Amino acid sequence: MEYTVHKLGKMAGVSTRTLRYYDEIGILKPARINSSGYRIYGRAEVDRLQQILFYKELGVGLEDIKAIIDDPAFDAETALREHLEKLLHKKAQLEILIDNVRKTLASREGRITMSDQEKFAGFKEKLIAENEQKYGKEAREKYGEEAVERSNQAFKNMSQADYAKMQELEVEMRKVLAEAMTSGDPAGPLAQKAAALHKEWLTMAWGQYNKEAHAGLTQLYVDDERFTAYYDREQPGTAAFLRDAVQIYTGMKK
Amino acid sequence: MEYTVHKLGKMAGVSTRTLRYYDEIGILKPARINSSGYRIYGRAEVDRLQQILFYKELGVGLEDIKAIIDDPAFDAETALREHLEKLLHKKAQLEILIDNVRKTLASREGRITMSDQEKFAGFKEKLIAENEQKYGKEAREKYGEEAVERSNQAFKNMSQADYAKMQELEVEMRKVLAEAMTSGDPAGPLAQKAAALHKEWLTMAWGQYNKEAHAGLTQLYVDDERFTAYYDREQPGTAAFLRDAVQIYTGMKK
DNA sequence: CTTGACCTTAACGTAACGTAAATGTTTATA
DNA sequence: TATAAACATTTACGTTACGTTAAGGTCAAG
Repeated sequence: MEYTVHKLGKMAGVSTRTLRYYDEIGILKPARINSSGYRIYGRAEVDRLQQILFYKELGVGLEDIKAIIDDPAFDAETALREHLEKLLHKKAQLEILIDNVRKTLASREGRITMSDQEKFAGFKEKLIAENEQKYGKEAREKYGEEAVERSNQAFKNMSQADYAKMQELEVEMRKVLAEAMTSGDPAGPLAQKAAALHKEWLTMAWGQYNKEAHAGLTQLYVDDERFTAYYDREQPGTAAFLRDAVQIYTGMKK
Repeated sequence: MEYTVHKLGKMAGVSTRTLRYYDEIGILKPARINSSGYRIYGRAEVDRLQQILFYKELGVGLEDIKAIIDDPAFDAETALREHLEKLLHKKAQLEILIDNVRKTLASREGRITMSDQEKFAGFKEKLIAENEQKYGKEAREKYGEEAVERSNQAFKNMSQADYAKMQELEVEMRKVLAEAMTSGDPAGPLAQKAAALHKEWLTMAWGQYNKEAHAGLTQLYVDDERFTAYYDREQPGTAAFLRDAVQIYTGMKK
C-alpha cells in the first residue's frame, strides 16, 4: 500500500500540512519521492505515524517523541513517568485557576465587588504559596505543622479516582518496601522501586515534585513520632528504611 | 511614587521585558518617558498592572485582558464565564490524558506491551468519542440511551468539589427556574438566567459545551418521560419551560 | 574617570502547525 | 482531447508571551 500526503492524512486523521511538517523536522520522512516530487509513504511510515500519534495523544512533544521512537535504548518508561508528573502538576495548577475564576465570579454575583487591592492580595497570596512549595524544605523545618496543613489542602481538588489511585500507590509502595526490608539494603532494586513509588504518590499529594522536599519529607517521617508510628506499625524501622532508600534515590546521600 | 521598569517589575514580580512588552502591545503604557528615554510609571500604572496580573492569574489572554479593563461596558462576567468553560474543558482533556499515560505505564509494567495496533485503536476510539461529542445531537436523536451513558462517563473524572458545585448549580437553577415560571415568560430575565445556569451545569457534566446539544438535551427532557418526571416533580410544565428558555437562550428559536 | 547597575531598541527563538500564495500534476468528465 | 477539479509542491508569515542576546546609552558611587 502506498499513500500520498492526502491519503495518509485522511487515514490517520491529520492534515497534509502536518505530514509535511513532520517531514521537515525529520520525525516522519516519506519512503520515497516520486518523479513529480510527491511524497510517497508505505507500510513502515504508517506504523511510525501511528506511534507518533500515540505519543502525541499522551501530550508528549514531537522532539521527545522522536527521541523515544528513534532510540531503541531510550528509557520510554522514565520519559512517560516524568511526563505524567508534568501533567499532574499542570492539572493541579488548572484546578487552582478554576477555583479562582469561580471565586471571582461568585464575588461578582454577590455584588461584593472585590477591590483591586483585594485582587492583588489574592494574587500575592498565590505567589507566596508557590514559593512556599518551591522552598518547602526550609519552611517545613521551621513550620512542620504548616507543611502538613498545606499538603492536606491538595486533597481538596483531588478526584475520587485520583484518591483511589493514591491509596493503591501507597499500598503497593508499602508492599514493596516490606519486601525490600527483608534484604536490608536501601540501595537495592526493591527499595529503590519503593522510593520511586513513594515519589509518584508524593507527586499526587502535592501536585508537584522536587527531590529536596521528597528527602525532607521522609526525614520528617523519622523525626515526627506520629508519622513514625504510622509507618512502623507493621515493622519497626520502616520509616527509617524508607528515608534511607529515598535519600539514595534522590541522590541526597550515597 | 514613580517607578522605572526595574522598580515596578520588582514590586509586581514581573520581568522588565514583560513591562516593555506590555508597553509594546499597548496594554500598559508608562505615565511618561523622561528625557533619557526611560519609561516612568506612576500610581495609576501600578493599579493597572495589578489588574492585568489578576486576570492573567486567571489564565486570561492579554488581548482579552485589554478588552476587559479598557472597555468599562465590557461584560467581564460573561468573559469570565466563557473562560471558565474553556478551563473546565481543558481539565477534562487533561484528565483523559493522565489516564491514558497511566494505562500505558501500567501495561508496560505488566509486560503486556501493547501492540501498535492496539495503541492506534485506542487513539481512534478517542477521535470517535470526540466526534460523537461534537455531533452529539444527531447521534442522540438516534441513540438516546448512549448519550446518557456517555454523560455518565464524565462523572468518572470529576472531583468531589466539582460534584458538589454541580449539585449547587442545579439547586440554584431549579430555584431560579421555579421563580421564572411564575411570570410564565421563557424569554424573561429570570428564565434566561436559569438557562445560563443550566448551561454551566451542562458544561461541567459533559466537560464541553455547544448550543445544539444544549437545546437538544432540554428537548430530550420533554420527550423522555423519565426526565420529564424528574423536572416536573415540583411543578408540571417545568421541563417544557426550561426547554423554551434554553431554545431562546441558545438562539435556536425566537 | 571608571565601574557597575540600570536603561534603551532591535531582533531572533519558542511549538506545532494553520493559512494563504503561487504554481505544477493527475484524474475525471464533457 | 481539452479543461476543470482535485491534489501535489515550496515558501513564508502568523500565532502567544515573553526569554534571551546584542549593541549601545545613562546615572550614581567611589
